[in-house]
Parts: sequence; C-alpha cells; structure tokens
Amino acid sequence: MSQLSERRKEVVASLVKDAIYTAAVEILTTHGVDGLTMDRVAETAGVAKGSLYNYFDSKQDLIDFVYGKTIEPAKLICREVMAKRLSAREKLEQMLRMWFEYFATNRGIFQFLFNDSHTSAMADVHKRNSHAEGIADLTVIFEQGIAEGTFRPVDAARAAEMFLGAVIMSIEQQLISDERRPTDESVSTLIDLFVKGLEPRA
Amino acid sequence: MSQLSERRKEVVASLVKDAIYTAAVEILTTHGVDGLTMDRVAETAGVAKGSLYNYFDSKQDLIDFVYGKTIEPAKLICREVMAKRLSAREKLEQMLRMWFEYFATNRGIFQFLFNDSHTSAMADVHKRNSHAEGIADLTVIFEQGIAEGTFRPVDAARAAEMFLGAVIMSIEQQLISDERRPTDESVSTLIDLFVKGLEPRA
Amino acid sequence: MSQLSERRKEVVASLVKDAIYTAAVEILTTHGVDGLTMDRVAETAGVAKGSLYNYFDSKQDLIDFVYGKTIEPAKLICREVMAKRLSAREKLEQMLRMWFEYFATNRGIFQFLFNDSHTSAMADVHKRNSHAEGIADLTVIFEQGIAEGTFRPVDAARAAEMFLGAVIMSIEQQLISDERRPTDESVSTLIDLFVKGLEPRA
Amino acid sequence: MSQLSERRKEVVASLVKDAIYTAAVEILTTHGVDGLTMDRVAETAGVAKGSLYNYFDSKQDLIDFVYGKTIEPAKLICREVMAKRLSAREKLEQMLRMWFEYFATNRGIFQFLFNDSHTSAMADVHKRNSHAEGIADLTVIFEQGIAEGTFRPVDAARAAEMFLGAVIMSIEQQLISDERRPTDESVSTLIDLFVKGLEPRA
DNA sequence: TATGAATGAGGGTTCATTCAT
DNA sequence: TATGAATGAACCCTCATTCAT
Repeated sequence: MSQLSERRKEVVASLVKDAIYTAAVEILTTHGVDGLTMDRVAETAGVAKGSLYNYFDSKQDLIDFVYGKTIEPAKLICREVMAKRLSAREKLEQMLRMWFEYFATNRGIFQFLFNDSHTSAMADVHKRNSHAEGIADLTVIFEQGIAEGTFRPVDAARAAEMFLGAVIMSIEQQLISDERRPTDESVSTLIDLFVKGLEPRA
Repeated sequence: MSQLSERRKEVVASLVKDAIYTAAVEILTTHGVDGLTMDRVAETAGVAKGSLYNYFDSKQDLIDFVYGKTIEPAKLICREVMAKRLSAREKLEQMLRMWFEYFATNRGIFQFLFNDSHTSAMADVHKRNSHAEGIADLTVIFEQGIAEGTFRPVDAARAAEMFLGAVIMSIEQQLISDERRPTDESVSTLIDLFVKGLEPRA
Repeated sequence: MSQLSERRKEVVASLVKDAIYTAAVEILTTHGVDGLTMDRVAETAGVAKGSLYNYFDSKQDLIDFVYGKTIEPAKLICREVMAKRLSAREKLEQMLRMWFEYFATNRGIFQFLFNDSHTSAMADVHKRNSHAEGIADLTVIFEQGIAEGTFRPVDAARAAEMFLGAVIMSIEQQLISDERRPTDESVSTLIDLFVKGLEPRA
Repeated sequence: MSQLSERRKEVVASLVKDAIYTAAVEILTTHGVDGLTMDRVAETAGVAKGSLYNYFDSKQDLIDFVYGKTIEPAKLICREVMAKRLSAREKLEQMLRMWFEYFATNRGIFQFLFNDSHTSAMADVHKRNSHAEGIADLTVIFEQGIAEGTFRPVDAARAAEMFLGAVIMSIEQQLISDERRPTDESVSTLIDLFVKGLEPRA
C-alpha cells in the first residue's frame, strides 16, 4: 500500500502541478506577466489560493517551474542535436528548425520566456540561461564549422550572438504580426542569409 | 498677457516634465521597472505626487512620455541617415554606429525600452514601434542595396528583421555581461558577417 | 502660509495619530494583542487601512508608538520623582503611588504594556525597558536608603527586582479580579511589608 | 478483548500525546510562542497534521494540555509541601526552593507558561490558575505563620501576592539576563528580605 | 496649479481546520 | 485511526489615483 499510494500521490501531485502550469500559461498568454497573480492562477487552475503553496514555496517558485517546464523539451532537443554526428551546417539547420517549430507551438508563452526582464527576475538556476545557452550551443556549432572549413574563421561567439538575435527577432515578428510562416521557409531564409551573406558572389 | 503667460506656462510645464523625465530615467536605471512608482518619481523629481497628474493622465501616460522622449533622438538620427544620399552599405554602417553609440550612452534605460513586455504594456502609440521602425528603415536600406546591385536580391524585410535582431542581441549581451566593446568593432563585425556571410568565398 | 500650514499639518497629523492611538488602545483592551490587526485599527480609527501607513512604517512601528505614548507619562513622572530631594522612603512611596494611580487609569492596556513577550517583540528601543528601568530606579532608591541608613545593607538590585515584582503582581491581581483597591491602601500595605518585613519586631 | 484493547488504545494515545507534548515544548523553546504552528508540531512530533486533531479538539486544546502537563509536577510538589507538618517559615523555604529549581530546569518554556497574555488566551480551565494557586498556597502559609506567631498579623492574601510577584520577577530577570543564580542564594535573599524587611532592626 | 493625505482594491503569504482516502 | 492535501479567511503591506485645501 505504502509504495502504491506513494506513487499515486506523486501522480496526483503531478496532475495538480500540471493544472497549475496550464493555468499559468493561459494567464501569461491572455493577461501577460503582470496579470499573473496567485489569485488568478488559483482560480484558473480551479484550486484554492492556499493550495498553490502546497506545491510551490512562493510565486517565484511557481514561475521558475513554469519556465523550466516550458523550456525543458527545447533544451532536451538542443542537447540531442548537439550530440549528433552532423556537419555544422546540418546542426544549424536542425537547431533552427527545432526552435521555429517549438516556439510556433508555444506562441502564447514565448514572450514571457524570452523576455530577459522576467528571466532575470527568476531564480538563479534559470537566469539568463535561455539566451546564454542558445549562444553557447551556436558558438560550438560555428567553431565546428570553422574547423571543418565550412565557415570562414569569424568570431564564433559574436556570430552566435547575432544568429540567435536574428532567430528570436524573426520569431517575435511572427508573433507580433500574427503571421505563421512555414518553418521551412524561415529556416532556409535565415540559413541562406547567414551562410551566403548579403554581398553577391562573383 | 494671455499669449505671453500662455507661452510661459508651456515653458514651465515643459521644465517640470523634463524634471519628471530625468527622475524616471534615474529610477529606471537604479531601481528597475518595478521600482518605478509614482511616489518615487514624484520624490526624485522634487514635485508632489499629485502634481504628476497635472502633467500626465496616468502612470501609463508618463511611461509613454519617457519612452518617447528617450527614443526621440535616435529616431531623429535615423531619419537623417535615411534621408542622406549614401550607398546602402554606408547607410547600414551609419545606422549601426548610431545605434551602438546611442544605446551605449543609455545603458541604464535600454532594457526598459527594448523590453517587449513593457513595451507591450505601453500605450498603443508607441507599442512595437521601436522594432517596427527599425525594421522598416533597414528594409528600405536593403531594398536600396539590392537596387544598387550591392546586395543579393534577398527578401529585404526578412533580412531587416534578422539584422535588427542581431544588433539588439549584440547590445543586450553587452549589457548583461557588463562588457563595453568598442563601437567600431561591433559595427565592423556585424557588417562583415552579414555582408560576406559565413561561407568562405572561393 | 508655509509656516502656518506646516504647523497646521503637524497638528492634523498629530490628531490622526491620536485617533489611531485611541483605536489601538481600545482594541488592545477589548480584543487583546492578537486582535490588534491593521484592519481593525483602521476601522476603529475611522481611516482607511492604507492611511495607517502614512503615519507608521509598519505595524511594529505603530505598536512602538502606542507603547511609547502609553508609557511616556509614567517615565516622566519617574524621572521627576528620582530627581527630587527626598528620602529613599519618600521616593519609594511616591513612585509606588504614581504606578498604582497610573495603571489604575490604564487598566485596559496594562497587560499589553507589561507583558514581556510583546515587549520583546518590540523595537529594540523599548525592549525590556519597562521592567529594566523600573528596577534600575528602585535600585538607586534602595542604594540611597542604605546610604542614608534607613535601609539595611541588602543587595539593592535584588531587592529592587523583588519590589517591582510585588508591585506588578499586585496590580495584575487587581486587574484580573476586577477589584479596585484604594491607592493609599495598596501603597501602604506594600511599603509596610517591605520595610518592616514579616517577622514581628521584638 | 474490549477491555484490553480499550486499555491499549489509551496507552497508545498517551504515548502520542507525550510525543506531541515533547514536540510542542521543543518548539516553544526554540521558536517561541509565535512559532508554535500545528504544522510544526505535527512535523516535530512525527505525526500527520490531521492526526493532531484526533488527540486535541483545537490548537487551544493542545496548548492547554501542554500547559497543564508542564505545570503538573510543580503543582504536585506544592500540594505535598502544603500537606507536610512544617512551620510556615520552612514551608515558605521549601516552596521557594521548589519553584526556583523547577523553573531553572524549564527555562525554555517558562516564559510561555508565566506569560499572562498567553495564559489568558488559554482555556478557562487553566486560565489564571498558575498565579492564583500560588497565591492561594502562600496565603495559607502566611496565615499559618501568623497563627504560629512567627509572622506579624499582616494581610496574608496581599503578602502572598507580593511574595509571588517577587519570586516571578526574580526568575524572569534571570531568564532575561541569561544568568543562573544558585537556588540557595535566590531563596535566602528572598526570604531574608521578606522576613526581616528593609528597615534595620534596633 | 500645487500639494500630499486619504483611499481601497489588490498583492503575496500563512495557518488552523476539514475531509476524502 | 492516520494521513496530508485542500481550504479560505485573515494577515500585513503597496501603490495608482483622487480630492480637499
């Protein structure tokens, strides 16, 4: 019984946390970050306000959870792609594709996630990680590309910065304009520009 | 008398608004967005809290004013650069230089300004304009470049998006890391990457 | 105008603080310390809850104020008595009389004031002072008495402790039993016991 | 079976209550009265929060239990001393010795016990009893002394009050100052003062 | 117009108590 | 009986806005 009910409890707790997560995301999407009050989360999740504190130590803790849970799958895929035996160019493409797809499905919460001011208000664990990790990964990819001879010997870190900035802005603009560009197009446009540059080739 | 005192009033009002602006910027820099309370603005500006409402309809209105006033000079320069008779490449360079320099001197308030969550909390007048205008200007430049034959016939709007994203991320990373890269370097690195691309030329 | 309205404001503020004080005392009397909520204070004082914070930084600050304001007159009289050119015996009598009279008129709030657990929750300024100061004063009086030869050479500090304890318990018992003994009787009984002792004289 | 399991139940219940008591005392000692939450009691006692309500009707009930159980042994000794065939003087001495020793070993919880504001928050059963009973016992002793001719014919009840007040204050001051005076000294000082009085004998 | 005290809705958090399991 | 998650009222405090002076 002990073991079974133990497991059971975990599942229930997980379900509640999921409900809270869903509620938080919905609120974030509809009311923005400032609209995310514990009252509203509780109401939306269909639990009492006090119950939130059975699952999270504080509002910050809840936010961290939401942040983590949202970004977790993306991180996972990132790590997978990075681990694959692929050319720099291919990795770049896969990363890009993953990002565009991932955030296409998380439109509502994206702004919250990639917004540094809130990220920076988060627990140190997550702080600034979304950008920093992306840059780090891209830097590695660019370095690989340079080593392979596929890329020019540019400053990989700077290039990574810029690349990520380009990606994020591209996503943001889609969100703002309520456009929905095909992933393939977004990816190929970006890669094309960064790889070939603006200047016409001889 | 009427006319004179009218003029006089305007000047006084303008002075007060300036003081409020300065106060707001100081608070934004030192206390962050969440520290920007009307109380603090009033105290820092040396006016009574109630007086703020003689100059602004609401806190939002005040924020809009601060936003506008901060970004105004940048916009002006933008327009000047755009109006000049220069090659696309030169315009790109000048815009870039201007941005880097401008935001280097406004480090403190930058996060506030370019942070979408706050931007989106702003009145519709300014909402999304900072990015949109930048993209619009860059699009024009890129179109010019394409027309001139300096640039490949890429999708100018997309390229503009990406370029701006790269710029902003570059600036953000400097802010986050408390680095202070020379403007020249930032500009040339960016231009080099975008113009030449990653791929080695034959 | 400035000076006048300045003065005026102070008066008004003082009046409000008085009203808050009165409200707090009433609540302390009727609901006890745990019943002293900011909500109740505001309601009882006839002001908005938020207004309390225009006069006090925190609940603790308010409590300190109430404490100080209540005990202030007693302290004053204490200091006066101590400064007088009187015999130890006379000082003892006057102090005692003052205490009994003073606390007879502050029945409701007395428990709150002389209750160490709340005193100890107070700002350091007041912490433990009610007892400590009483003991200190009595110690001086006893020392004076010993020097004068009126009192035996007992340990003045211990005697002071015990004397104050006797006084407080005497007052407490009156409060608890809702009795109202004549001050004169209380004073003379106490003095008689402490001065003559229990043992019959030869 | 019925009778046996009945007995068994009682024993178990008693053990649990003991654990709860121990937990409460520990919390009172380490976290103070305000730190005594049902959560903490449950955790410290190693039972579920809900289980507390199988043994106590309410938090107040639990507090009453703790209060009673703590003071019980002292009461017992009191009754024993009172029942002995001793002179008033000897009884006084033994009572005093007992008190000082008893509370020396219960330093941590003493403040809670003898603090009227909490005492007054307790159920009527115990309310005011700690002082009242002490006074009652002392009154009897003093009356005995007066009857024996050892003591002057003072108002026994008032003298008892004062005596107890002196004792309690003496203990309190030791607690506050973290001093640890020898019991013998405390006892003899107190008795000496009360018996002989302040006035020098001829 | 300038002032700043008054306002009160709303914020995050705690905790004694209940109740389904 | 034992459990501990659920509850929700109550707590202290903040702050944009109003309004009498």
